Amino acid sequence: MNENVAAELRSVPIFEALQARELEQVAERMVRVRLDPRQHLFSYGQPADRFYLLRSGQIKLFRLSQDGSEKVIEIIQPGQTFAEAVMFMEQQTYPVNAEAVVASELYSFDMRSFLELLRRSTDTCFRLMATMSCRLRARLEDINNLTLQNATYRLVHYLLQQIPEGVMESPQIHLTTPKSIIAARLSIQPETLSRILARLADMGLLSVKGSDVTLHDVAGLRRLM
Amino acid sequence: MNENVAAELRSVPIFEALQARELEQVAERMVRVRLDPRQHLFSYGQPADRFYLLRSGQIKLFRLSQDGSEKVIEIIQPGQTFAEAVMFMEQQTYPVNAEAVVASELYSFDMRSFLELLRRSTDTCFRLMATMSCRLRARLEDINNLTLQNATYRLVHYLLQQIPEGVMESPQIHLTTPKSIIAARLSIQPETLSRILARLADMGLLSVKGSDVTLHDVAGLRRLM
DNA sequence: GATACGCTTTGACCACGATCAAGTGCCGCC
DNA sequence: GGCGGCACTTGATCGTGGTCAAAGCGTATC
Repeated sequence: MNENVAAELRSVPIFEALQARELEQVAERMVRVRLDPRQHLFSYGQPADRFYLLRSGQIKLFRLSQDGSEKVIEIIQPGQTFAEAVMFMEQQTYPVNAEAVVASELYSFDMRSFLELLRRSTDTCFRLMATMSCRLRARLEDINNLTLQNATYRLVHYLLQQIPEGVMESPQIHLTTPKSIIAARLSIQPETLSRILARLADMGLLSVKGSDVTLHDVAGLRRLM
Repeated sequence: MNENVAAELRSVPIFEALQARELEQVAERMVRVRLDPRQHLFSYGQPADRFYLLRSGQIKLFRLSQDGSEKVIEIIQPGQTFAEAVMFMEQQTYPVNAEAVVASELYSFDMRSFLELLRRSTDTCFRLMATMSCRLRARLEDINNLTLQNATYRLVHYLLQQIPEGVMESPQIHLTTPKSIIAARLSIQPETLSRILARLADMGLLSVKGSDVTLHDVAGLRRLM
């Protein structure tokens, strides 16, 4: 097995605790996947037999309503795994749709053979449970924000999350995701997102130029929430 | 150990796979808890070292916003465990508040000693993961309903879920939970819940008398959704 | 049986964010 | 350079559900 691939897998929590031989086994069976922008990966309700690790790009996980409007549940970033929890669901079908936002590279893993590995590695079980509980908490946070906070709060919250580490003042944020997808993630319409940004700019809290946002008053933004 | 207690624990998925000796160990360390109506069990952000099994009554898990309004995340029913996922979170604090809706009896379990047991029982790990993934999927469903469906949909959905098994027509539903709490669970105001029920009654789909709801037209209700 | 309290209902009004529609700006393309 | 397409912005209007206030109702208490 390639050294780089081994290091790449090891950097992911759920593979961290595997022995070299086991990791090799995983690497042998995994499949490289390349997706074009907007290319579909899997659908809600589809029988699930593989889970994924994103290497580069962005994947949106989303739900559709009858009338076709979509709610983005999560935007997967490189280094994250997704659909692992499906392994343990009674009905093994994907609970969301998955589609590439931009060109993306992934590894896909066979659930059945990974489950066999899991049986022999309690440590990996524990890491997987940590990953799942982290996701569970994130969903609780989402529900909280959706029901107890308004659209402005959610957007400001999102922006503050995007501030690069260690930057103190006037942080520059480059939105790597199209605004329409950010809107769907925050459960607001693109028009509303645009209006809120315009209002925040009017208030002098930030300024927007295309996909670049400069936060002029982080303290003021925090005070809004 | 009491035979009945053993049977009671065994009926819960996460204890189902334990050996007799291990189950005994769990039973020895567990603590019986009795809660009065409205009595508090634990708070959001509080350091967590115990998880729970509800034996009788009802527990609401909820979040509070700054202004004091509350969002009920889940209404725990007898036989359900809760707060088990907290064992695996980085910061071991409860992600929600817990409070008895009515007088309730629970068992409480020490997380640390259960984790030790888990290390030795892969089967139990697997069952725990199944429980967690089930919760995760339920939260996805919630997010879906909150963002893609309106209040009427959510209420009708809730009512249809409450239909007792095997009943074909004009099902009678007795609401075991106060309407104000159902409203908080569905993320609507009590006034709105009342209004929607009145409207559905006007339409001849159901009738309401206190905490008893009779569904006159299940097909019609389904069609609304 | 009278009183009081809490839950629920009803009414009047309001606001946030959605929708529909038109307009602007940006970028690739021939 | 001019054109087409797409993402985003801006404006006008609407509707769902929230808020505030008061009244109705059931039930515990004395």
